[in-house]
Amino acid sequence: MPELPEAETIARGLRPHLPGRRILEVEVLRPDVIVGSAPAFVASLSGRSVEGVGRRGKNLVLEVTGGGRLVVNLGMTGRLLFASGPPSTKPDPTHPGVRIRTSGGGTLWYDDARRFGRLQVMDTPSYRGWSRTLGPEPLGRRFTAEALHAGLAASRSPLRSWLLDQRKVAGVGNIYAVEALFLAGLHPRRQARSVDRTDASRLHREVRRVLRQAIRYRGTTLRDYRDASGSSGENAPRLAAYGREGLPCNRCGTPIERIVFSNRSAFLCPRCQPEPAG
DNA sequence: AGTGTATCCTGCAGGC
DNA sequence: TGCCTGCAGGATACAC
Repeated sequence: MPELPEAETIARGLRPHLPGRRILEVEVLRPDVIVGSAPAFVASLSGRSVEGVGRRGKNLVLEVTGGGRLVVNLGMTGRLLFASGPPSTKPDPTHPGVRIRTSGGGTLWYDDARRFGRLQVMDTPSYRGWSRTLGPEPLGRRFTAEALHAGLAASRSPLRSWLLDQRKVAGVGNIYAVEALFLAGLHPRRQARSVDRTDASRLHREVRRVLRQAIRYRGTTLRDYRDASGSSGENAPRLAAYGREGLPCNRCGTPIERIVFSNRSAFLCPRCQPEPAG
């Protein structure tokens, strides 16, 4: 579910509320969402204060006193909901996994219907090690058209697979990969290293454009995504290709096609994104 | 190195 | 109404 724009929207929603609050109580209702043991998780957070709210790729990162970081990967249906009042205050979780009570009467919920998401507390060295396994932030300075071109040139993967690989770029998921490739006029299955400088530059621009637009509209809600206050995102109507099988391409009118590879759907305009040869 | 497949799990939409 | 199938924004492990 949540990709970079959704994680960023959640981070922005938590930031005015969490920093400065003390963690009074941590209750793990669904131990399978915790990496490591639940009691260790509880112990590493209890009594600490939240110092900051950040994001790395699709992951939320809550910094706590003592150098620990709570890293949250939302999987497909994970949510972080903050209620300024006690549990039972809105927003209500539908599938509560973890409940964190804070000073000032706040409650932070981890909510996840499918429980593909994971929560993990990392100390500073392990956080740095983990972060190094991820590629650059696509909206950051290190992600340049030249760097993208060089990365693509080193890979025989299809473009969509390359974009979904978090080790290459951190934060792009299926929706925004499909959207960026549509806007750049590149077939999702095209081999990465076949992309020349001009097309890499176009893809670079469209990846960033698509992510920025989605942040501006507070994320894409297809069904499950909610921000920290429980609200849906508004970006779904802006999707040009994803989920639009059979509908006319908004550029040339050709029906959008759906293909499946690597067990995931991709959507494309067969005219604007010509099939790679072979 | 890269791909297909399976796995984790639940909910919903559509067909009958 | 109920049953069945397919599908879903992610990540990872496996065999080939």
